[in-house]
Amino acid sequence: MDIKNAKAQMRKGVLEMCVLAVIAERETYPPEIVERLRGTNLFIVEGTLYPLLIRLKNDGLVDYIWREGSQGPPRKYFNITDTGRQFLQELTDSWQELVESVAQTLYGAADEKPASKKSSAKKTPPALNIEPMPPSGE
Amino acid sequence: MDIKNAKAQMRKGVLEMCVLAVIAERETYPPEIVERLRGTNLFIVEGTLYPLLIRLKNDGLVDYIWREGSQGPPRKYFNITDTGRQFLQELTDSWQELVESVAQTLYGAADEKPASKKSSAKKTPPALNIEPMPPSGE
DNA sequence: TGAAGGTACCTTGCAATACAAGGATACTTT
DNA sequence: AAAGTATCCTTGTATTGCAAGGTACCTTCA
Repeated sequence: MDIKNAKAQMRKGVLEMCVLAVIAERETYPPEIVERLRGTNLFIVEGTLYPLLIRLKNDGLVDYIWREGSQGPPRKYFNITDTGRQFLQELTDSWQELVESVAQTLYGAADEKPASKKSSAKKTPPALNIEPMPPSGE
Repeated sequence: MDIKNAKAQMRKGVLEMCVLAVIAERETYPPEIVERLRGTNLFIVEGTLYPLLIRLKNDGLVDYIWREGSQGPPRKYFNITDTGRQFLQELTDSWQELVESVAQTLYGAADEKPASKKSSAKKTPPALNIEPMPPSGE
């Protein structure tokens, strides 16, 4: 369990939102998506991007159109759909919630909602016996 | 691809950091970890937590001790190790970077570093031909 | 006594995603 | 024609979250 892997795991599901956001900004094609995300320290590789785009397309969140340029092979230009915009909004909302929840966990509750639900006596400190190993060993 | 799954994917790798943070705060045992994370809108279930704790233990990031209480079965109380604290620091640093990168992607570059690396002509808008489908169909 | 319920711990199988590695096609250059 | 570049795509592996289910200890109470 190294930091590199931990970082990769943190990005799960985030890349989908970011790729969608990049496409939402303006029509673009895969290598440019890679480039633009690298500009914000979010590195994505082809092997990740293409299956992701296929998923987005299959779910109707994006659409694409082939375009030929004056040079090189034709490109697949992606656009976001209306459904995609709605979903992107939901994603960003969920992301904000997650960021806030994590902040609360990491740095303590900024402002705990005083109207809790049912548990008010919950921070009971663990002051128990100290019997090193009760059950059978592992 | 629904929002529920998207949320689940976003949490990948984040739960590890949060569980470590909860343990770092003070000695605790699994059901209490579940409870404390639920207090910050981060829901984790047993089937996720126990394998995660085993991973943390195997990597030397946490340690545990059996304690018997006055009631119920004995509990496994977890503590963070020195290695664990270092790793948690790395995790939170990585998390901060990720949050900033995502913010930049979603809401545009807050303050783009003017000293770019090598590409200054990158925002070329895609104004090309419009030939609907050049290659073979899909 | 012994049966039921609560608490705590743990495992198995499935689904989803990031990534490394490699391959295919179209176009350009030498 | 051969080599190089840009673009698109697939396959296999590793990791993780989760639902579902199982085991063990302890308490209660008929």
